[in-house]
Amino acid sequence: MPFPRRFFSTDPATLARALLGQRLVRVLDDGTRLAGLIVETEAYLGPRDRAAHSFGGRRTPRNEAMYGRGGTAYVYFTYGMHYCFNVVAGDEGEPVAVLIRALEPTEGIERMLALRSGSRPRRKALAPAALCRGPANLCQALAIARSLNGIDLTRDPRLFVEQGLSAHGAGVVRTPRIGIDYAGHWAKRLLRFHLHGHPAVSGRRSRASKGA
DNA sequence: ATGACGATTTACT
DNA sequence: GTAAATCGTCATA
Repeated sequence: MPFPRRFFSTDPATLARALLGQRLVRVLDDGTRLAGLIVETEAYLGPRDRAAHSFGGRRTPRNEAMYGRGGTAYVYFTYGMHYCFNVVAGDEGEPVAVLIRALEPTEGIERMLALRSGSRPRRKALAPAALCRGPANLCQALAIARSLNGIDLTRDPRLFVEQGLSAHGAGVVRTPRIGIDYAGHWAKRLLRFHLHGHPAVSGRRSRASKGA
């Protein structure tokens, strides 16, 4: 069962934390079901947040979905080649969202591999934990693209969030967000949430967190 | 019409 | 650590 509206209609930092451990499900046109547990998220706080696409109240065709109800999908294209997927938080008119940065793949791994390999031939085989590591990789593995921008995650059969593993609540840590160095002091806010030491979390592997 | 710029990823020195 | 890939979007003119 997809999570209902009230799950999403909260502030983005709370939602970012609540999404950890939950299951993101993608159903392809041919009925194939792909899914993974959310292990890394980032909150974007709206007009006051220098790193948010809605900073200063900016509202354009690209970021229009951010202004929708909580539970709306915000998918955008960036760097000329990548898609990123956000879950809109808050209420209608509040341009706040949570970027989904990484999943632990649980269903449809073979299909995800094919979707990831489609772009370029690879020298090394892709480990399952690497399939959905990073916001753009995740979108490629789940075939999330522009056609899903603006859909209602509480109703759409193609993409939704459902109950995952509550046991994953234990090792949650907060860090600064990634890739927003231009955002001044907002770059330092602890708005990135992830499961500590999880192999599917993006960023450089460190010797210390490798095994844990 | 034009130019600067990414909520990234990958490869290479 | 640094750089390239690659192009839609938006502010400016």
